[in-house]
Amino acid sequence: MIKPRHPEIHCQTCQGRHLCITSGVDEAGKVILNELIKTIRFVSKKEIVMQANTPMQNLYAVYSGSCKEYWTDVNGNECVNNFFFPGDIIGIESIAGKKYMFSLSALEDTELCVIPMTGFLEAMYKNPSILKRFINISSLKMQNDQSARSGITALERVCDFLLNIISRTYERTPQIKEIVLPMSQVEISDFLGITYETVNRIFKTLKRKKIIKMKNKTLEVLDMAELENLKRG
Amino acid sequence: MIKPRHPEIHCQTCQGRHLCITSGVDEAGKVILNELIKTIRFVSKKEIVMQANTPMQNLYAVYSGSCKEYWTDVNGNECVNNFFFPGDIIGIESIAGKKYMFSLSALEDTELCVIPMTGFLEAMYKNPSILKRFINISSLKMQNDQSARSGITALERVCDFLLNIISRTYERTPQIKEIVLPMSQVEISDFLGITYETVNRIFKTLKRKKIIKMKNKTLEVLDMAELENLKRG
DNA sequence: CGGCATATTGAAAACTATCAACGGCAGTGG
DNA sequence: CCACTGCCGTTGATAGTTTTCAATATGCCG
Repeated sequence: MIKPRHPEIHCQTCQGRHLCITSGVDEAGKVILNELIKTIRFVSKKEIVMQANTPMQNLYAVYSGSCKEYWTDVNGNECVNNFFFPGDIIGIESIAGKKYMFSLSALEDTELCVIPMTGFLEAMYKNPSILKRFINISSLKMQNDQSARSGITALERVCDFLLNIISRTYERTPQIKEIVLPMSQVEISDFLGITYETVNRIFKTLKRKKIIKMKNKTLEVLDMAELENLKRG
Repeated sequence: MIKPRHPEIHCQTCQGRHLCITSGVDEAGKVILNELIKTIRFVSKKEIVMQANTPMQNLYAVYSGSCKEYWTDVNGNECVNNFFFPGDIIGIESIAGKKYMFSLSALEDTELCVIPMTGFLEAMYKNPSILKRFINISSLKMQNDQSARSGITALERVCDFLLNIISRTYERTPQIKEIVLPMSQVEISDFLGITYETVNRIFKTLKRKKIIKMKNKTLEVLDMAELENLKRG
């Protein structure tokens, strides 16, 4: 479902506005972007936003909710590449090939700002501050892709994942203490490349050691220092 | 050691010219880039090109040789992020933070084209075809970072690695059948996040099954289809 | 309430790391 | 030239981790 986007409303209320494409852009650039990004696409929980290998029309920015980026291997296993939260830009890696590299689905009811690709390229040509912002976002994405799954053991990877989620949540909403994880343990395991039983057992261990508290999907970190330690082996 | 770069010589003889920043750039853009990229930095085998967390002055493009990008964790373990070959651009992920995220060293005697960062940003502002090329390179880098290490088991990861090296080599030099791996098995293990003994045993298995032939550092793939199969589990 | 997805747990099998040892090869210095 | 040394590759045995298979809860949604 497509709805009109009112930049004067949406950007101001968006949790992720500091992370998003308009952040740090000059006034002229903001005008250009507001002309360009006119619609919001509403997707229900589990709805598929795009299929891998279909033509790429748009970048998306998460306004509310969350998504998972994934592909299905020849054995039918779902491989999750990334999770996206408000302020995150989706689809940059697909620009070169002009088709989506991955599929995307909503983890919960989600609103996505639609960024038409051709118009966005023109916006970058016209306005250096938009270009600069885009380059920074790309650069940060590369950093994040490297660090989110860098651990070797399953424990390290789970800790990596939690710390990554936590730091990204903190960037959006510094005051939040409890995080509601929108993805299942199966999806976490598909992201980390370990089995969901292992993920579950590691969560159990972390709970037993009072490093985290987790009830259903709600996560609270009790001992951040120890979580960082474990991440490092 | 810094040497002058003669674009009319170097770009024409560079193995990686199809992959590099000038590829597909219009004439005006090539003039701009040739003005900008005036020097080549020569680094000897094992020499360190840059240290992590130092100020970022330049992007680099590999003209000849190869490099590894790495960082050292709190336990002193070397974590390899990437290997770079002719035509590859180094340092994009460091742009946002204005300092190098990782250290870089040469795997063999290597020549790097020096791309001053501030001048390069200006070049993108001035010339849309340079900008477009840079965005495509960034996009491709994100794809590559995702695919090089996506496997779950050690066997899958090693096959991922080999196929990644092979496809990148093929892009530069389609006629080549034998690949000389410039990195040690230890470095491969530091890249894949598994022990070097495991890497060695997997190579042994692949050799025994006649999927690859490997003598010293020289690699030849005998059964590409099976290598692809193993990568997929 | 019933049905289905998700979470939890145990036991055994498979995989990988760790520890230890040895061989080959290249570079170094006597 | 040759012994020496250090790095890299190779291999075996064992310990530790993770997966696999199986079974049982739990929670959510219509």
